Amino acid sequence: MTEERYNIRETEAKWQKFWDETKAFEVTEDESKPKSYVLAMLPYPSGRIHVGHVRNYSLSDVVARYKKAKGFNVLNPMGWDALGLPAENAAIERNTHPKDWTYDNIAQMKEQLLSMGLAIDWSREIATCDPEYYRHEQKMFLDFYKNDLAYRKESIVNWDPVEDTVLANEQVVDGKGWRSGAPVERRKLYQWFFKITEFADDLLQGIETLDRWPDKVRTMQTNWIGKSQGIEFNFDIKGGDLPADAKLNVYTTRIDTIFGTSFAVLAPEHPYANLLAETDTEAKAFIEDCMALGTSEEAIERAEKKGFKTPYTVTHPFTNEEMPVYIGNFVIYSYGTGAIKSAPAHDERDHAFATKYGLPIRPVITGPNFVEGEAYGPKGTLINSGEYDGLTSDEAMSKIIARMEEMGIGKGVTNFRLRDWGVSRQRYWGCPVPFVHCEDCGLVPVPENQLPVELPYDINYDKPGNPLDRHPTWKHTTCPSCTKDALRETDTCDTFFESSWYFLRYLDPKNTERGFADKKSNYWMPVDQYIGGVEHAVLHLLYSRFFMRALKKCGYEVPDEPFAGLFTQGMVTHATYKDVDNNWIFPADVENKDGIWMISDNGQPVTQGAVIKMSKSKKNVVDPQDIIDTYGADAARLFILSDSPPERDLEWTVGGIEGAWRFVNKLHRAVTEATSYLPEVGTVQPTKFSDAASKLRSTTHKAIVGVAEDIDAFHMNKAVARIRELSNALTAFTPNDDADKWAMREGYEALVRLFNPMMPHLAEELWSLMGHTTPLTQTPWPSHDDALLKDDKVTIGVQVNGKVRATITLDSGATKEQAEKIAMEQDGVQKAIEGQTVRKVIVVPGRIVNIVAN
RNA sequence: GGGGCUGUGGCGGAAUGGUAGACGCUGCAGACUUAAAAUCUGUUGUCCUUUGGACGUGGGGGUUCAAGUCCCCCCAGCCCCA
Repeated sequence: MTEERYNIRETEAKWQKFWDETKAFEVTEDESKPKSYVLAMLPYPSGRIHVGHVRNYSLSDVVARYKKAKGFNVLNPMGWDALGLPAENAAIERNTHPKDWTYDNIAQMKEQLLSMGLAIDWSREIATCDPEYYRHEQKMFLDFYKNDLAYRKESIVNWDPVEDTVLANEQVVDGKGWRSGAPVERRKLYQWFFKITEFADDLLQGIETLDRWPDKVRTMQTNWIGKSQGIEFNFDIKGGDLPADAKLNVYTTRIDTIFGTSFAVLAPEHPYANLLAETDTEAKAFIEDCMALGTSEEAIERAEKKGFKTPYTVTHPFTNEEMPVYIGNFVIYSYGTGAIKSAPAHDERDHAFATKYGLPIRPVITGPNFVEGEAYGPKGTLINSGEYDGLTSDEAMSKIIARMEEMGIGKGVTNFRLRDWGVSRQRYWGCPVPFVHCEDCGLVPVPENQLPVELPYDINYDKPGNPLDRHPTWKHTTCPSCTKDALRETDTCDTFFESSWYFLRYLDPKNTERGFADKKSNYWMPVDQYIGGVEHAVLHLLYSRFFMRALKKCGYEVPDEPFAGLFTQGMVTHATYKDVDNNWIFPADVENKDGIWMISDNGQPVTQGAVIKMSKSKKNVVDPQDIIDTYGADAARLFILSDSPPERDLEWTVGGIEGAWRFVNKLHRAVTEATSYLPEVGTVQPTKFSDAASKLRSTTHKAIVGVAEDIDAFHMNKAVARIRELSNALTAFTPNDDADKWAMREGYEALVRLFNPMMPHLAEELWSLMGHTTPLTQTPWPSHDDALLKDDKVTIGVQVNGKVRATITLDSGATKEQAEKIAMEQDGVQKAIEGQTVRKVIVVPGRIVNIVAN
């Protein structure tokens, strides 16, 4: 007997070729089947896939293949999030071109993804840097502009004076540019915005309908939108060069603390602050100092609270007390009205500020855990507040709002933390904003028939700043309106633009007229199952939701919500290693001998450190390609699915991948051996089975149902456990007659179909080895017999006073009385109740018998 | 500071309020082998006076015939927002 070892490389390549040649995963709209749109977050083409990608696509592939087997018309596409800053940085560092770098990376990563054997319709592949892609988003930009959803306004940005560019908040680290290290300045610039705030309430309400999203993500979006009920009211303000009837408008969510107010604070950008700066050089210097701080809330929050006392005073609306007005570096101009009333006894920032500048701190709210001398933040009961004393915060707020409205000085308003989405980037490798600046006509949209506004290829990075701005010819054009010489807009779009609608482009990727046809959207949308990392919980997912509403307003036919189901996977972690000189060492370079870690090449000792998220800087990464080359895609996929629940972090270990690899080989061996004596495909079911065969069949049919339930619930680790159980039952089974063999074939055929979503190459190989000519890609999920899901006998525990004293096996139809009788007969039970009186016997059929005695 | 998640053997993790530890990894013992690898079999929560029993799901309380699971308080770790 020749025992052929399972040749992973050849077999996996063979089936990948087969799927490709038979176009196994290409789909079109088919009204005869229910559709299922399975989507993994599209990758950024960095050049190499990482283990996080493997986890993401292994999950989406399980869902896609499973849904297909369950009779759904499954769309599972893939593309490239190809615009963005890393390509430009790489171009600068390696003296290459962002476009070339990006397309090289796409080619490499595609090859790697192909080696995973994913059930993807590659005919729909897109790259967002393709002008045929971004022409449609330029059209959308124009539609947004027409529908009052895109606008340009002067706003304050983080400016890197060395790089000559605007930085996003997350690119500012400790007040310095992340690349240049230069202190960031706040500058006023004209920037493009999308009016996401128009849908603030709708986006908030929509969250309620997303019942197949993780609560965590829904909470984060709710907090991000940050709806608050408050009041805007006017202080009378005087002093300096202010006009006699000047008012200071402030917003607060805690008007219940109004009697504790002892000062007011203006944001550095507030008009009254600027007015003062015109004549007061110290004020001017202070404001400039504040502007040197980044614009992020975090940066502002972290900085030391500083204030500048102005000559202004405000009048308390109820007590008529004259109170000082400061300019403060901690007040955010874009939130509320850019000025605050203080509540030093009830807000930490105000408390710190008042302490520093010796301002009165008067407690006006009390409640549990109130500590004298510390800021007390929670709502409570009012004190020191005149006629409002004794009211709860909520009662007081509605009364005070009503009173201020009556006085004509304020009104209750709803405020959102959500800001309009700034989409301008002063960068080359992005989608050009399709506008022209004309001296006579002003801002002019590029006519649709001139789209796309394409990026020039010939650029240089000799100098910092935006290459588009410095390009000798590109920005010089004529005004579409008056034909005079004019300048193109040189801003490009935030790359979140591309990812906000790419899932619509997959539906109709070759359409040259429109981004997508309505009928395609109506058939496929919404995405039934979206899978990706939780790091996109707010921005990408919120922007995509905004896009649906915006596109709808512009006449596109799209659903309100783009993603009906969302699953966020956990991170992949790995142990870290350091050598004697405290350098990080790659896991691939170390080995464990007799419990001691050392460098494989020279035997030098290595210490194992914490298990943390894989990161290049800590070198605790494994290259998925190495894994796939060594163990095969099936083993890699199996391991990544089997060890941890998908929503939790997964620790990558050598032992784990080897265990998966052993299972792959075990399955191959078991099926190969069994096939030599099993009946042929399609042999008629025998009429009688031995007890052992019946039990095996029961195990098979339970697995069919259980694995489906587990996949539906994203419990992939449990699905794998059930598959192993079935496999164990089958390999432990020794057939004695033809009926036994028939039951074994039934079991193995089910087994192969059950693990097909996880290990598709092995499954196809074994399926064909067992004599099937129809590939698994066209084979439905196995059917099951309900009668075989029930057991004849059931083993249950018998408790005395809640402690297990015996186990008994009963017919599954046994009555409560029978169960109680048999339970009472058990030695262990008798011993336990000896000398006691039985007070009560609880029988839960099929579950438990509990005898209460004392 | 606010919000959220998590806490179960040596490890990853299972358990509609009903026999805690499925499935796997590791370890140990054995079989096969000249040997090793691979494979197979058994075993693997702790403790005890070991044919039995006690204890055991971060800690403390509570509800219940019955709590890993539900409720309250606390501790630790992680994530998000500040």
